[in-house]
Amino acid sequence: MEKIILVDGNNLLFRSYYATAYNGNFMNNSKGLPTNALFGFTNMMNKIIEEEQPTRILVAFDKGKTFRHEKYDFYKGGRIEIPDELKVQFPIAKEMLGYMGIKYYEIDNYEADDIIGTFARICNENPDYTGTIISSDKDLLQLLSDQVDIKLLKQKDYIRYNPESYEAEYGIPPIRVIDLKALMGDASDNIPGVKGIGEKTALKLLREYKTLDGVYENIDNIKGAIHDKLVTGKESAYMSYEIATIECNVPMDINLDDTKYLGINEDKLMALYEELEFYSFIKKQKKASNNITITDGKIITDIGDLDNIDECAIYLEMKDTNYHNKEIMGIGIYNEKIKAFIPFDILKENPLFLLTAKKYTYDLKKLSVALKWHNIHIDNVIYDAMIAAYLLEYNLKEDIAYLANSMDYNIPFHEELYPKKGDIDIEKIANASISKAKFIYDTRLELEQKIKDDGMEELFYNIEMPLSLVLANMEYTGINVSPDILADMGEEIKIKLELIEKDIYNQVGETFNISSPIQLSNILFDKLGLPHGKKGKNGYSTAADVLEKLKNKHPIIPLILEYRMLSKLYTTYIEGLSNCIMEDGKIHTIYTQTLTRTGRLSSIEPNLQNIPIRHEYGKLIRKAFLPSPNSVILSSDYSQIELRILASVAKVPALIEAFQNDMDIHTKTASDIYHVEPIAVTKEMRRNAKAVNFGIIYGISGYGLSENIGITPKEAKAFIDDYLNTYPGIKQYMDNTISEAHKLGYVKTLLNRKRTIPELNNKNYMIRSGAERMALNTPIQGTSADIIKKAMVEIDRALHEEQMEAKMIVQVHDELVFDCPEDELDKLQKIIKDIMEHIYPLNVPLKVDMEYGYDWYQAK
DNA sequence: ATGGTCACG
DNA sequence: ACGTACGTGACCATT
Repeated sequence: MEKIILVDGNNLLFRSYYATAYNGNFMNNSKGLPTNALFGFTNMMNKIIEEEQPTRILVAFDKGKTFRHEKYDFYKGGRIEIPDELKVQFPIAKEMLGYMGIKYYEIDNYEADDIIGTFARICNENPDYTGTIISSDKDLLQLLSDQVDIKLLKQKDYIRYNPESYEAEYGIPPIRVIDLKALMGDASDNIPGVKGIGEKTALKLLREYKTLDGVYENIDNIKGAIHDKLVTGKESAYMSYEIATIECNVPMDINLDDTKYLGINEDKLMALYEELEFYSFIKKQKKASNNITITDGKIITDIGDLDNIDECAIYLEMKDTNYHNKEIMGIGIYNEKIKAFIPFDILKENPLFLLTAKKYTYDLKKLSVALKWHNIHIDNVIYDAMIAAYLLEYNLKEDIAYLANSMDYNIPFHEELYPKKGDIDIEKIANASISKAKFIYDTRLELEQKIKDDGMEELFYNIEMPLSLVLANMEYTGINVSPDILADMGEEIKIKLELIEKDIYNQVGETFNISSPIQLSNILFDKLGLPHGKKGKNGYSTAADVLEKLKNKHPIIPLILEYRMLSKLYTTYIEGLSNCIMEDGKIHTIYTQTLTRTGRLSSIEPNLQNIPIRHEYGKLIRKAFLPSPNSVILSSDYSQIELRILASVAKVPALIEAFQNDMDIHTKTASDIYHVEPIAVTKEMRRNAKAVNFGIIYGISGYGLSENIGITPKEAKAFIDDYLNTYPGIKQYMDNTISEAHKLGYVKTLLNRKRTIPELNNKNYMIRSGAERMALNTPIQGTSADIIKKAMVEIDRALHEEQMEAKMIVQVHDELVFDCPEDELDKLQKIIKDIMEHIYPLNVPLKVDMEYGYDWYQAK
């Protein structure tokens, strides 16, 4: 069964012309050519192709000044002349159809209706064909049959009619549309009908007497005014009948075979769109053409086809977002010659090209780790679109489709390819995968150019790109975690929790959910009437710093603080980490390389960057993190790297000197601010100085500092002023950074990592100040990130060069953790200390502290 | 899905 | 007069 789409071209052009012409919205291109009818016409044709997916389609036009009913002079004469602004658009519409691969037809002395009618008849006579007519002209409803239906266009959408639905709605069969028009007429088509008879009356008559002849045969049974009108208008009625009847035997010189839909000629069509200035269609067409589908090449089944590829873009297709030890669907490949999808079971037979060909991809780390779990290695990937887009501050989501679709692509999203309900469609996934590879391939040069323009080549090619493979190794290597040690600690915590819980309930006199901030605040502030803190969107805050101030007001406060700490330990660290231990007894985190606005990494599933350390009890969790046999955990962390960077970039002589002499920087600061000898600095003074040092890095504010160290904002402000007077270089650095940031709209790290901060111009003081703090903090935090990343790449290279067994396994912003065979310990310490301290020369020395032990607890 | 809370640097 | 420290992720309760 084959379907043909029959489009009433005249109708489409007329209606889109008048749709905009009447309300004065004439649309012209810059050369003055009217394009309003063409715009609507183009829209409709695209919609038809999209919705109907036709294999055969024909657009019919009227031709010539004489029409089929020329014997009726009034008809010919009454026909409204086509306005010139519309007339000029007809030949362009026909030209466009040619580029769209759509056949159109017109023939002297006939209207579009007749051509459509003739094809409708051909469909009816041929059991292998059905037809769908597209028009807003109700006249065409007379052509409805079992094999021909109509999409009757309405203002916004359309109604689809078949004979049954038509008759159900109007109460007469479709063929009686002719009789209906004969009676009621049609102003727009200049069909007079019977004067004074409208649709309602005509339908009523036809329901009763079936046909026009039937009406007049029964004329004596019809009474009153209608009778008189019918008698008077009889001649007009029969004449109208003839006019309304569509000719279904046009002597055409084309047939069904000539109506094949050929598909677009993209170059020509785009050129025409360009001329018409149809930019939205250009954009849409680009998106469509960027969607590659496997047509005849199909899915690759012979890996040998890939051996001769010398460069291509690849995209790894996977259902799970956590890629550790998970199923791989396959790989999409794209270059000018090859557009293909290799299912994974084919790929793993002979993955040679993964090593040899020059490749571009999106998320190299994921690609590398996912393949490692299947014992496949990849090399020669010289461009990662995800990292490039990250450095260029494109909006990134995990799914490449977000990025691609924000440009000229239209790729199905992950949830569409892998629906939660129902089966996956492997061909759909394959097509999407190739489109993704195409996106990577097409946009590479543009993104690389931007990287160059922003001075980020060193950062991209020598740091972030190689780092992704270093991180891949760290993730894949993982870290041994003992479930037994966690479980033992868990038992202990559980017992403590139960005791505290009972104690709290006893003292309060009722049970409630201590973990619910709402219920807890009701107990504390309503029932017990404790003084509430000021915070609160949904009630008063029960956060630790608020409770800390109430510690002496009620005996349950310390209990609640302890309960909070223990339940945090239990749920997040005991249970959470236990659930993350894989069959190999290890935890394999995923480092997010393209997330933070400062350039830091983040770590997820689980987060290995926030394992407890500040409180002694929580720190015991680290006893569960173990080295390999005959090895130790070695931790190496930068000492005060952010303050060193600040001292260096702000060129503060006193601080530079302090770091050169390896002084305790907080004591030094306290000594300077309080004007006392370092030896006379009290713990309290040092604590305050430390808070100010941190405050400076965070983009200090008096209020923030006052909250942090428990003084009034006024005192805090004076304190900060003292600090800035002591170190005028810092003040100058801060002022310079902020004014530069306002001027440029962004800030940069030492290695040219860029962060755009649009809120710098916000009228809201709070938002603008927030932006200024970001501007102050980002160069420092970001430079620190740059430096440790560079060190990681270098350390990885050195470990390979020295053929060491030791492995880098964890990064915690300013700390690197290694799993190191005991007999390599000395050598490893020398290597990493040397690299970390000398990787990026500043105006101050960088210093690392190292510790090691038989678990991560001992190594800190 | 969102906010509150708390773990880390 | 405004009202917050910078950067993250996980879990819980609540909607």
